[in-house]
Amino acid sequence: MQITSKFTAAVHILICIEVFGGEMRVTSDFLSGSTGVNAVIVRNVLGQLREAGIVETRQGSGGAHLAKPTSEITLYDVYRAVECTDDTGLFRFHENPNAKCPVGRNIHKVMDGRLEAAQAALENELKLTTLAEVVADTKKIIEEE
Amino acid sequence: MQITSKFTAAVHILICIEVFGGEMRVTSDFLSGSTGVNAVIVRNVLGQLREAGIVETRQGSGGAHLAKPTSEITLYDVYRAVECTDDTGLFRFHENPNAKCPVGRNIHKVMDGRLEAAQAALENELKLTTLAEVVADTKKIIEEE
DNA sequence: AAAGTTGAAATAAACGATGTTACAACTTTA
DNA sequence: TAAAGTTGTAACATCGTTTATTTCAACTTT
Repeated sequence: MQITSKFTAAVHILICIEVFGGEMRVTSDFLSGSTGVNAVIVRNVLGQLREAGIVETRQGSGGAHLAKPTSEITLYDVYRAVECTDDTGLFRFHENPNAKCPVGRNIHKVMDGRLEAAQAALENELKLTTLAEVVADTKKIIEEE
Repeated sequence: MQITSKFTAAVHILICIEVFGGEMRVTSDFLSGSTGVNAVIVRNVLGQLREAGIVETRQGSGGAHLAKPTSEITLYDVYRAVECTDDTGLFRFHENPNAKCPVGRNIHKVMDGRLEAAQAALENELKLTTLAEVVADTKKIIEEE
């Protein structure tokens, strides 16, 4: 799986929940309006964030809420929640290397570890930023507008 | 643009050129057989590697050669050569954030820098490995088989 | 001249991401 | 209790990207 726009949309959604959650009900329709992403997709993303323990939503009663403090949610948590990185990882491999060729049958042994290290470097960088920082930046920019 | 299998295929191709280049003509047909990737795609990849100054190929006379020592080619060079990371970067953004929403019109200001940092972390990790190391590992594994 | 190869364009096929429609289950409020 | 609004989910449609395929001119070597 590659990095999809669901990740940035999810961050956008979480910022909205924190910024607007105090004064109004943040519904999937509202979030669809702010992000420009289809409301059904928004609900899918919210569902993945809920499974990851990041937000709380309930059928019927509109409005999403954060399940924990913004300081305890990193960009990596969000990334992990919405991207299915479980199986194949960030890099895609050509699928049919020839086992009869000594290079072909060993390419994974040589490359897999290094690709995982590169992916880990990206993920570790995402762990450095919390939603609290992102929200703080957003509020600051809004105030200065 | 996302990370495609062209990257791992390109590394595979370069290893083959180095491992088999001494004893035979490494044609796009041969590389297609080893990688399992269509010969025309192989020629496309070779073309991108040539534009990046990594390999040398000539019309008519079959056989690709490295344009510089394996110790001077990093995985990042290969990545850069075959992935069109010029424009949008590794992360894809949802395309229509609402400019009428204070969050929507500032999401890029808040996120772009952090996403670029994450991408840079991945790319820096790829810079740490040279083709020389990858080839050495490959030859060692082949010998021990 | 013949055989084999590269470079490149045009098109097709396969896959994945996103959007859309539809509807059941649920909550809130009148 | 009924109405209105919302979530969760499935099924399908649409669009774009990736990879494969076909075709052929230009080139090199023998």
